[in-house]
Parts: sequence; structure tokens; C-alpha cells
Amino acid sequence: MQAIIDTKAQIRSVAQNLFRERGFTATSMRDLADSLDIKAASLYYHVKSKEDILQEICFRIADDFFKAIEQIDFNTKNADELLQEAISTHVKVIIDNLDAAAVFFHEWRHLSQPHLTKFITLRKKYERFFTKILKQGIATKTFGNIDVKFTVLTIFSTINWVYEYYKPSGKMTPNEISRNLSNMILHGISTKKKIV
Amino acid sequence: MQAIIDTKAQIRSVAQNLFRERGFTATSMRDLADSLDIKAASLYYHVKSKEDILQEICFRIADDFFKAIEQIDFNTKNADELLQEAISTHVKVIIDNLDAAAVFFHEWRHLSQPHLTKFITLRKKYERFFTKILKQGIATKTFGNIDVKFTVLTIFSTINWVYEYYKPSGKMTPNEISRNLSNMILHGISTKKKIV
DNA sequence: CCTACCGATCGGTAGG
DNA sequence: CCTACCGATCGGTAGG
Repeated sequence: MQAIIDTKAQIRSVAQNLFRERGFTATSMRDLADSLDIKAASLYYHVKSKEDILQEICFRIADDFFKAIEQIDFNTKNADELLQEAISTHVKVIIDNLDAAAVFFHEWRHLSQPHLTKFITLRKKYERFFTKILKQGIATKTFGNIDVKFTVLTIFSTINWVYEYYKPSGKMTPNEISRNLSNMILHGISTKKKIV
Repeated sequence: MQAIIDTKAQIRSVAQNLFRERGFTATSMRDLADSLDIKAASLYYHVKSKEDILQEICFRIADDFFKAIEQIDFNTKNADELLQEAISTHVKVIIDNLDAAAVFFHEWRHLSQPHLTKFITLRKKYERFFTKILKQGIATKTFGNIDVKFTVLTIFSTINWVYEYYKPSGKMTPNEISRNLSNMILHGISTKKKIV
């Protein structure tokens, strides 16, 4: 049994990398098999289909995102602290799974139904954690009078792109990246006061 | 001649849409032909190859981005005004070419050499406009002591995602979106003062 | 995990 | 812009 599990994990690992580099559609089962030094037909002993692999990648990391954010205690902190913590855990999941994150953000649309709908539903559910933080922050005047939906989308655009430029060999640590992103989202880059 | 030009523009228009929806690799020449009510072989009278279409889409909108940003007068304005204007023209190009922008941001990696290198070089050149604005703003203390490279990347992540959520039928106008994005990037969402 | 193979589809060409 | 077609490659199966 152990061998099967390992092989499946290996397939996923190689697939994450190739799906990221070339895209899901442009990666063939033969490409995958070549990287694993087996024949394409042998892959089907471990996975049901090519899309089966994509599903596993997408929903595994979705699960990581939920597990991380659900550990945040939403009752004992201010909205700005909550937001910083949410950003930090989100960024950590991405950085710990760079290939999977890239696939998650780019290739999910190749999921077939009903998985596609399930995926979109999960994403909306996840967004609600951030919506909640923003609404709380507006209510307590911690945040300005912002458009919640627009701001949630903008926060995600800002923090999701991390997988694109983060390099483990780079000079910025994951914590520094999280801090800088939180800082930009909370305070911006200007030294001047906001004109409202 | 006019007919040929129109047909080529039609091919590009349909291709932008399909490449966006399904991705470059997952869109076949037969898909394109079907949408145009012609046969796949007939496409080759107008275009050299499938990638030829991708190249046109990517480099045309790249040109739009440059034309727009080159019209900004970099000498008579403060860094914060410059940044607002750069963001605004950038967002306008995206909103005026939603399909092409989506292809530009997602499918460029399917370009072959030497076009891929040319594309990346152009993108770096374009980023330099923003680098210049940030450096000027830091020098004049308009911006805080930020990491320039990181901030340029973060600004692009924040503003590029517009193509994903902008809907012409939505309640926010392009100008409002630009203003909100500039506001977030310059001042953030917090009402508190920045703690340095 | 392999060999052998299938039907479908791909990008593209020849020739009109 | 069409018909007719090509070699290559695709995801996947049968049977071991």
C-alpha cells in the first residue's frame, strides 16, 4: 500500500510542476510518464484520468487554505490584526505549495462539472472570511468607508500573485512578504494623509 | 483588401474570446473556424499558424500599453499624481480590451522563441515606467521607504486583475475603479496612521 | 507496471 | 474559401 501512496504523491508532485510550467492542456500523460520514467498507460493504475490529477491538486490546496484560515480566532482580535493574520496564513499556504498554488489559480477552469461548480463554491466560501473581517473593520471604524466586494477582490489580487515572484532563494522571507503586503493593503505607500 | 483585413480582425476577435475562455492550447483551429462559420483550412489563408494569432493578440495590446503610458508627461507632476495617472491609463487599456488583456496576462507563455523573449523584454521595459515613478517618489519623500522591485510587482498584481472582475454592466465605472485602486495603493484601507 | 493498440482530434498542407 | 488529406499525438483501454 505504501508504494501506491508514494507513487500517487509522486505523480501529483510531477504533475503540479508540469501543469504549472506548460498548463494542464499542454501537458500530456506521456509527458507526465516520461518525467516519472514509466509508460503512459501505467499512470492509469494510480489515477482514473488526467483530470483526476487536476482535481486532486486543486482540492488538496483548497483544503490547506481552509484549514489555515479556520485556525484564526475571530473573536479576540481587531479587524486590522485579523486581516494581517489572514493574509499571513494565506501567503504561507501559497509559499509552502508554490506549484500547486500556481495550478490552483490558473488551471482550475479546466475542471469539469460538477467539480468546477464545487470549486467556485469553495472559493466563494473562503472569500467570506475576508468579507467578514472587512465588515467588522468598517463597523469599528478600523477601516475607511470601502466597497467590501471590490476590496476583497483587490486584496486577493494583491496577495495571490505571490506564487509568481516568490523565490526561496530571494532576499525576502515569507514573513517579510506577508508583512509588506499587509502594510501596503492597510496603509499604502504614500507618506501623505489620505484625502477623503 | 478591405475584406482580408476585416476577416483577420474577425479571426483575432473570436480568438481573443476563445483563448480567454478555454486557453490557447485547449482552443483548436476548428473551434475558431466553427465560430466564424468557415472551414479550419480556410483560416490559413489569413494567418500563418495558430501561434501567429496569439502573437498578434499579445503584441497588439502590448503596443496599446506603451502608447498609453508614453503619453504621460513625467516632468511636470509629483510621483503620486504620476502613479495615479499610470494606474489609470493601464486600467483603461485593460478595460478597453478585456479579452485581449486576459490572453495577454495568461497565455503569453505559449509564445515560442524568439517571441517569448521579446515579450518578456517588453514587459520589463514597461515595468520601468513604474520603477521610475516609485524611485522619484521615494527621493521626494512622497512615498515611504519601500522596496521598489517588490512594490512594482505588487502594484501590477493589484491592477492587472481588473480584467477578471470588471463587468461593463457593473455599478463601478472604469474611472471609479482606477480611483479606488490608486487610493488603495497610495493609502490603504486603514483609518489608522502607519506604524513605522 | 508493461506491450499493443484504438478512435478521435490535432495543426497544417496540397491543390484548386 | 473549399475538399481532401496527412502524419503526429492525444487520452484512454485490453489484457497480461
